[in-house]
Amino acid sequence: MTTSAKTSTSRQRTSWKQDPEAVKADILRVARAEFAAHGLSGARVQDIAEKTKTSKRMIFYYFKDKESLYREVLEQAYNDVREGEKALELENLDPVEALSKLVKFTFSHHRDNEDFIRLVMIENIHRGIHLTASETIRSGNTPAVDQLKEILERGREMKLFRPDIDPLRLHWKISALCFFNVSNEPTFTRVFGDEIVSQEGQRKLKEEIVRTILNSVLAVPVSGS
Amino acid sequence: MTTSAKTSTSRQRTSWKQDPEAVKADILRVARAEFAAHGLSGARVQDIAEKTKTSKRMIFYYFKDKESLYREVLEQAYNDVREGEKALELENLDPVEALSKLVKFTFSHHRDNEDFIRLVMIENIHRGIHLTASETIRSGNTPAVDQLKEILERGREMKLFRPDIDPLRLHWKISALCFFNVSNEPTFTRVFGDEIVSQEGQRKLKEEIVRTILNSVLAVPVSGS
Amino acid sequence: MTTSAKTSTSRQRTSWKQDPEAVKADILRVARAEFAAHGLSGARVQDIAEKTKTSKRMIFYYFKDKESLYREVLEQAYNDVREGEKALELENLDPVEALSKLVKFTFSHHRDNEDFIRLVMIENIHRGIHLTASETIRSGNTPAVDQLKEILERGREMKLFRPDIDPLRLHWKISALCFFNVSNEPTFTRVFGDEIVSQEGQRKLKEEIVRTILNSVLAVPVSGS
Amino acid sequence: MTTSAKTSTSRQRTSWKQDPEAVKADILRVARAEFAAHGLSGARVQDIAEKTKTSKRMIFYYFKDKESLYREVLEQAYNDVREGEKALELENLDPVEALSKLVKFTFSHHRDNEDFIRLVMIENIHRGIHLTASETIRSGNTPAVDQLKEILERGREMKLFRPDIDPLRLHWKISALCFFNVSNEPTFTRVFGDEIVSQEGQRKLKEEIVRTILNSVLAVPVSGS
DNA sequence: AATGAATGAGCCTTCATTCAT
DNA sequence: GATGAATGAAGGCTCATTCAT
Repeated sequence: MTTSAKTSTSRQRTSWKQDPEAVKADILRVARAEFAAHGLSGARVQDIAEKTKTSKRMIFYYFKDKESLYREVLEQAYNDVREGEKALELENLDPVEALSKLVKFTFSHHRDNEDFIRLVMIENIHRGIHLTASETIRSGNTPAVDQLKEILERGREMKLFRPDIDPLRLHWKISALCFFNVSNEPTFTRVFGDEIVSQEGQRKLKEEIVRTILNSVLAVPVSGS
Repeated sequence: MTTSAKTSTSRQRTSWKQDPEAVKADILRVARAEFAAHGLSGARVQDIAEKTKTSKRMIFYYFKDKESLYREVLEQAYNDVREGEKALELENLDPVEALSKLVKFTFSHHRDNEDFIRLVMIENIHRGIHLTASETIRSGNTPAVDQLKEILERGREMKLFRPDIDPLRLHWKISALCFFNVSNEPTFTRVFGDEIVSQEGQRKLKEEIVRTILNSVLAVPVSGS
Repeated sequence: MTTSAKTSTSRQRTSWKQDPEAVKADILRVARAEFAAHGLSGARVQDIAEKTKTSKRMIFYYFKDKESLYREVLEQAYNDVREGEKALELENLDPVEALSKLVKFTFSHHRDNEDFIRLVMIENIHRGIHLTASETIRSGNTPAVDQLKEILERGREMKLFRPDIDPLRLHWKISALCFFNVSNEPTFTRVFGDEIVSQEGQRKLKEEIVRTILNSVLAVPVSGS
Repeated sequence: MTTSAKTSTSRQRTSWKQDPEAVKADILRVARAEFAAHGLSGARVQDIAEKTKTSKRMIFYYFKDKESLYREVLEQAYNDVREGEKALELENLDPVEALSKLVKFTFSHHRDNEDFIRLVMIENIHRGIHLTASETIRSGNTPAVDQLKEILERGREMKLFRPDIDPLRLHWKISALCFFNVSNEPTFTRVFGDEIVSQEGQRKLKEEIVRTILNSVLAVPVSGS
């Protein structure tokens, strides 16, 4: 887990001590899971502490209080997602493929990061008040929107895409479909069964979302979405 | 301490008493607002009681415990929404107009029933476990899907719509876009500003969603969504 | 302790229950001693609870929080002292004797109510902020000042007292000497020994204070203080 | 994370370091204010540290624990006040003027050293147990009493003062009046208004206290106090 | 001589819930 | 049917202090 250096330190037990960053990271990791699982008020500091390599006391030592810890968890979650988006390499693909890949990535990325989705849901329940402070999050300059803008420009120049597409609104639409797929799965499944949540259902849904988005931007839409 | 002069006014004061249904309805009304505002664990029985015409004790008397109250609130919320959907009269409209109207209605209906949206979010946070019990909710026979099915059939017969559209998946897509619009407004606005949430932004968004949905089903799609 | 009525109640254990006033009075009694002994921040709710017939939980049930409990203790202490002052009957004494008796009473009353003195000291450490709320306390119409005013008027009419004595300032002087005697006994004794705090020392001190006060008001002062 | 560029500025930054006495004095200065403001249990080591040029850790390093720090603060406060009293030069004044000046000085000195007054109050709340250790404080040979003794002797020789005046008891009376004026100002003001605490009220009070004290000792008392 | 990191013990308070009639 | 009084269990958080170098 932690870097092994600290050669001179004799005792094993204290290997992770004296390394505040490691302790903080450990707490954040556990806290993210707990907050995602139970919400801000539902999560228990005690429970977080018990799943940590340190004590409840340390949580307050490093993060001041429960709410601040939650804030940092949220911020870190947002940043992690953005880092993930950056890794996509779309520059060498033609616009249609690039957009297609971006949508598929978003779909799968959301699917694979349920904790992030849940944290965002929870934060929306709190009306987003804990997002206020973080300047990096609020900038609006997300990799996803930047990439979309670039793809749309290239597509427009090649006369493939309509010229009046707003990158932010397109991002909104992609997000809505990919986010809802994860966020509302529990209730949707209870009410309508698992047709959509099944493996085959998800495969079809992903394709359908790609088609829907493509049709939104194509100068000459194709049938079927 | 305890004034005894209660005899003459007892009738007046207790007019709403002796009417268990009225008391329960009052509690449910307040509880719905509180649960929608703060979630299941975030809501306080105390706070609910204080906004009620009766006492905290009565909440437990009528609803057993907090979770059961939440369950009833949730069930009632679902039922109310379905009642709202039933009121739509789409039979006399041609398929395209009927679908268009249905989407617009869903968009506005969600917008106007934020508490319901929030309750569904909250329930999804809880992985939908409180929806298990209610048989009426789980039937899957929602007015919305029934209406969609009817519209799609008519449209297919008139060769307007593609023949392979699944009503449930279409419902899913409409829901996703209209639900996300309300559920994620707080965080989306914090990150990207109020371009979409503004009055003009919402008007355009509604039109765009209608076009997106129509293009999904039209045999001959039109450009622009 | 509590009134024995409640004949129909079978169990002895619950005799004091169902009598909120008795429970509150019990808590107040214990809390007064604890706050007087350790101050507001120094007193422990736990300790108060343990010396009570009820539990820690009940303290918050009846008094909301520690500070409110302290406030009520303080208020009650002030009221109790005023009740004690009222009991004095000075109307039938000639002015000099009345004043003399009042001073002696104040001296002894303070001596015998160290807890009250300590509470006032503690409240002064807090700059009196907890006295703000109570209207009865702040009225300024204390029995002591009222009685002084009456005595001074009688004495002036009989040409015994100087005509320019302000009752409030006289009250201030009496208070200062009698209060300080109790409040500063610990440090004064540590520094200067127990000459003054001894039984004989206190007897002489009381006489001296009486003479000092009398000389303050007499038209023709006597030698010796 | 940990910048290493410390070499060039290390001398500058640590100018006050390496000087234990300066650090201790700094801590004592801050601690006195905090203890005076909030009492022994009410003061926070954390708060003291934050207003200091050094860290919380150093407080324990130099003073062992909170209580010992308080003890040193208390002792220093007593010594400071005595130093102040020494500065008075009363030898060249006639007894009446000397005594008058001493009282006026005490009145003003107490007024101007509220922190000292509050520390003494606090220590009295603690029943003076922290004064035990300090031998210098307990000697009883305070400048104030010494000066009083000298003045009384001169006054007695000149037949101005009564021969039976005990310097300690006189000191007690002066202290009581001047101390109470500061110590009980908050509660007295809340109850009786600011008649006495006002600037004019204080001026009159000082005069009255001087007269009261003089009348205590004069062989031929004058009317009016 | 000096200090950053860590902490056990205990604090006040709140929670949903039950007791007892 | 209805309710005022009471509460066990746990909650988040803070305190002065020590560990380890």
